[in-house]
Amino acid sequence: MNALDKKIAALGTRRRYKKDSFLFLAGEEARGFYYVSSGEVRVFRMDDSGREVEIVRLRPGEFFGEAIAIASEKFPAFARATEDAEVLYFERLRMLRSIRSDPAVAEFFLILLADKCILLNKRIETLNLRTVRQRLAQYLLAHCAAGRSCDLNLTIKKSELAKYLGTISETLSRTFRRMEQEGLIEVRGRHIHVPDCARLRQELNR
Amino acid sequence: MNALDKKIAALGTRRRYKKDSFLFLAGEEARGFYYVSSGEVRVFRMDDSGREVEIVRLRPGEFFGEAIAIASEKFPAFARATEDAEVLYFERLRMLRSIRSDPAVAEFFLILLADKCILLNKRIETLNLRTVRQRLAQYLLAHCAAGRSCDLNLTIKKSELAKYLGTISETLSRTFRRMEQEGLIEVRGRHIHVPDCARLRQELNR
DNA sequence: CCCTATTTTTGACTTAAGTCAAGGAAACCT
DNA sequence: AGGTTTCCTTGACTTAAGTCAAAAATAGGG
Repeated sequence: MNALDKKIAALGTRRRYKKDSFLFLAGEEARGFYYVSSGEVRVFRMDDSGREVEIVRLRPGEFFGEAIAIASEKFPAFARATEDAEVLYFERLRMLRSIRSDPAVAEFFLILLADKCILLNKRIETLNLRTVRQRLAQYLLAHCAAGRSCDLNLTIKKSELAKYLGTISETLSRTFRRMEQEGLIEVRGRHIHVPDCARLRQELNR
Repeated sequence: MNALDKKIAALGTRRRYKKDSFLFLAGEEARGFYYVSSGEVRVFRMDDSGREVEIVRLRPGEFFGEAIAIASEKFPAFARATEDAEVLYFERLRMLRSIRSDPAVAEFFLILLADKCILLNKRIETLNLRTVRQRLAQYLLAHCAAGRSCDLNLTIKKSELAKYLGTISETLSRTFRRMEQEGLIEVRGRHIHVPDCARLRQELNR
């Protein structure tokens, strides 16, 4: 329950979704938004040829759809449970009323959106880095504790990390390998050791 | 004065910046945020080798720094006037007070941030498109009025458009040329004519 | 209107990264 | 453990896009 205090939680209603069921469809009016309590939700678009293009995966503790609902737009994508999931559903009109009547609620969502903007901005900066190598370095550094060296375990599959970095798994795999050969990192399955964070950071400015 | 109503404007104080003067520096505590009334402001980072890496340019009618100020973080970048500029400055604490006492103010900023999130998300989707060609097609379509064919005038320099699309001017230039040879678009200086929007849209799904 | 400064385009070349196809490794199930 | 599925890695090849250098076009200023 990371960013969610009790007062806010009380404004939502609990909903359960079976694996593969839809929370909403693209084009639907956003009449509310969601908070993931457990399970996982996948947000994706459908391109003209019918392929699903994943936008984001939501894990417990994350809100989604709130920007769309607050701006009163239509959902631009589909949301579907990838496994049995429990969410809190916040009805748009009810939330707008609470926001108007309770400044603490307004502030909560203001900060939620502000944090999201900051995150999205960082994401854009990452994607603007020229090479996959740089984007990967940035990702690793962002997930490292500060320090001379550090260790981390990937929480997502490498193929998902590839998509997140705007590339494909083959290229990611080769990039890992090359960085390992150069002694920048050590990869054992999902565990990655960075012997010298400063050296990795230098990769970012070239 | 697009998104700015009088009530909100009254909460800000007018400030003038000469060309090349700084509005804030990277690392500074965000004690407030800005709205551009006239002129232009450039937001950029400095990489380790001292080169300025532009993040965004703000033109009249745009807010900036509000997410950072509301989340009470430090500015991650520099802001500098590229020409004489007039802005409204909103002091963080004062704004938090108004947000608490006046639901309409809270709602204004909530919607402002929600819109920004939506915009940033679209930006990320654009950057995730594989080729420069696709990103350019997307950009043109986003700036077209709906219709079978359409015309648009670039409001920014081509070299800036290149950076926006995550590439360089040479590549953009070649991409324009190739699309023109294929009859997808016609380019005359900053004016671009799209004879068949649907055909251009097909470029996005490959 | 000419001269200068900036922007844009072009060419030749190099490198990064995607595609396709196949093999190997892990995870999962009963 | 064996079999199946999913995930990851590798190789060979193609294409997109970046770099450097220079010419052409455009925009401004006097």
